[in-house]
Amino acid sequence: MPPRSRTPAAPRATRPATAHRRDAAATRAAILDAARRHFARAGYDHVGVREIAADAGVTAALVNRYFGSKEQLFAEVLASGFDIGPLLPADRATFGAVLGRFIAAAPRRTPDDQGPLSLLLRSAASPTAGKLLREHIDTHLVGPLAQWIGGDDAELRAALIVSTLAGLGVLRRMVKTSALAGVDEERLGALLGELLDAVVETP
Amino acid sequence: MPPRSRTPAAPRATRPATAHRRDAAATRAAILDAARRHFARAGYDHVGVREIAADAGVTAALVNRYFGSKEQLFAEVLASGFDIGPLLPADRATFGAVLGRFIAAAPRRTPDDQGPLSLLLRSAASPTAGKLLREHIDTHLVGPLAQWIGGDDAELRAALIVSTLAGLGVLRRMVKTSALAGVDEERLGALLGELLDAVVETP
DNA sequence: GTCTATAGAAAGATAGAC
DNA sequence: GTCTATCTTTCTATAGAC
Repeated sequence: MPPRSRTPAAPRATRPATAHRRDAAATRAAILDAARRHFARAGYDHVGVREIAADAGVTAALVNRYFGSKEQLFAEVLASGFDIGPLLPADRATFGAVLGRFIAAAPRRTPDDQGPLSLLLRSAASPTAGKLLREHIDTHLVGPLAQWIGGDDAELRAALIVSTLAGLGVLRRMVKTSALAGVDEERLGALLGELLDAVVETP
Repeated sequence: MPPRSRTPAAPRATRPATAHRRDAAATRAAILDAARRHFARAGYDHVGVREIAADAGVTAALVNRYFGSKEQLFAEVLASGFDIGPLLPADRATFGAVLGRFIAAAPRRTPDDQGPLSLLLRSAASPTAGKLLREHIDTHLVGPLAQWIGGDDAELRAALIVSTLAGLGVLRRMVKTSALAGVDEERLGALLGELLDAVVETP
């Protein structure tokens, strides 16, 4: 999921592009996109409505007019959200290898920490955002993963996997611990893959 | 580490216990203790100096007088901190089992989320606190663990273990994902143990 | 549809009285 | 050694002009 361009997707082009865009749908989309990037970068508490608005080329008043409040804006960002589905390989034997490589490479794909995991982690400490996060994680991450794993303890195993990825994200991207800073991507991916397989395959 | 009582430890008892305690050392300790509890409970950003002060029985002005700023107060809380040393078993074969059980039981030991891990996680998103956290994690968690593990990739493995524990904490105590809410402690400890051993023992 | 201006709340920090 | 009072900043949210 690369960051969408700030340019509106496909609005009716009935109006010339003046200083004011005056296209509700496009403006709304721009705000939502800016919000997603900023929330992922800094977390719910550390980004202001002004900042998001400025990035979307509007003022803070308009953000609240469209979304009601900062909290509702965050809720919509989540809803426009993220899903683990596409990451689940058809072949069970390659699970660890595929997911491990994918996660290990994440910082290279989205260097500015704009990924969904950053969004999750950076906002989890907030009482307001945390409430919204819980439901989304259960529905879109743990749930599908548990179903894919199947069998006994599927939910527990799924939660452990998600938590492993979350923890790695915390240390790597938030704390930026030195041991993970310049780590070899291949090596990390391999080790992580073994670990993930251990969770899925343990009797 | 149960929360110390608010009563001063062992000050010179030259002065009667009036409404004002007027014992600098005891007051300082009370503030530090209150700070530790509140930072662990809510994270650096979500607790105010006023709150900590009130809990310690003083006013916000005094907190700043003693510690200079909220940031310096947090730094002292970290310094009075936490260490993984005591958790490392002498016997390598029992590593996963011991640590797994210990972590699985953590919420029961400190139901109010006052443990060091909570402190870490709830403050990791803060730019101010995060800076201080990094050094401490490297020095007091990853470092000792890497030394204990030894061999190739010791630092990477140690970081993976810490991240696993951190991730579990995120999902269990912050997000409170439903799959981990009422989980059987034994089962979680066992599964976690296998996972931890996998990180240490993988070739 | 978008902006300016501002209300209202909360937080960190400081000055100075006692 | 501790408190009261206040300054300053920052943020969300809203009212109303254009």
